[in-house]
Amino acid sequence: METLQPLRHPPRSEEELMRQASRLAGYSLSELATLAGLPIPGDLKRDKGWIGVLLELWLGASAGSKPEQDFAAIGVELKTIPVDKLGRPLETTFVCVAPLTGNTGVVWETSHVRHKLHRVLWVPVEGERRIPLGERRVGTPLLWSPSAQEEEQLRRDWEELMDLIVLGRVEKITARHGEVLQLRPKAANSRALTEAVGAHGEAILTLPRGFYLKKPFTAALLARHFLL
DNA sequence: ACCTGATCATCG
DNA sequence: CGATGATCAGGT
Repeated sequence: METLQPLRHPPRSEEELMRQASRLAGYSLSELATLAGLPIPGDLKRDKGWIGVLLELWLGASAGSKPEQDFAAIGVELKTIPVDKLGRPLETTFVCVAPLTGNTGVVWETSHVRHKLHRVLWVPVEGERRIPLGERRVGTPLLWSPSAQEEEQLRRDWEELMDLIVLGRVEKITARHGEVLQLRPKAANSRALTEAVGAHGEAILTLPRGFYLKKPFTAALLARHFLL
């Protein structure tokens, strides 16, 4: 009697989402891919989003590109996160693209970063490269919202970074800026360009950027979960 | 060993 | 191009 199967519709509640996500814990990616009829790439070099797509499929998120949350009806965003054997993140977490123009008057309260991170379902997945992709296993899911302290850290970093963008200093920003949130390139390659504000208020072309959560931030929120 | 900057696939 | 999904990999 095989009852494990992908959700055929978007989850109608956080409870339904968590019930399904919890059932996936312990399964390998090859098991989930086979049951879902999804081919397994040899590695992630040319399929960097494959694990995310696989989990979207299993959890009933409409895969592909939408500017919405993954589970818009219940206001939840899905993030798969590669972790080592101790559950610590191996990568930073992409949040959203940074707007480089038209930012006069923007505020944290209505920002894309705050909206995206309001409610997140974290699904840890074994990510060490020595483990063959298909043998990597899915971990225990965590439904998270920023604590007051976490939101304050995020807001401070966002405001600092947005100030630099508005003031035409985007090209002075490095990944070292920000305590928990960083700004880094987010593009197909280094030749992709987008419009931004220059040092003298003029329009310039620069690399598209994205907001990412630094590893210590996600490590802390995952650790809190596993220790409780 | 780790982090920052660079990169890969797909879709509308 | 820019949004979605992220990881790669060389330099420090």
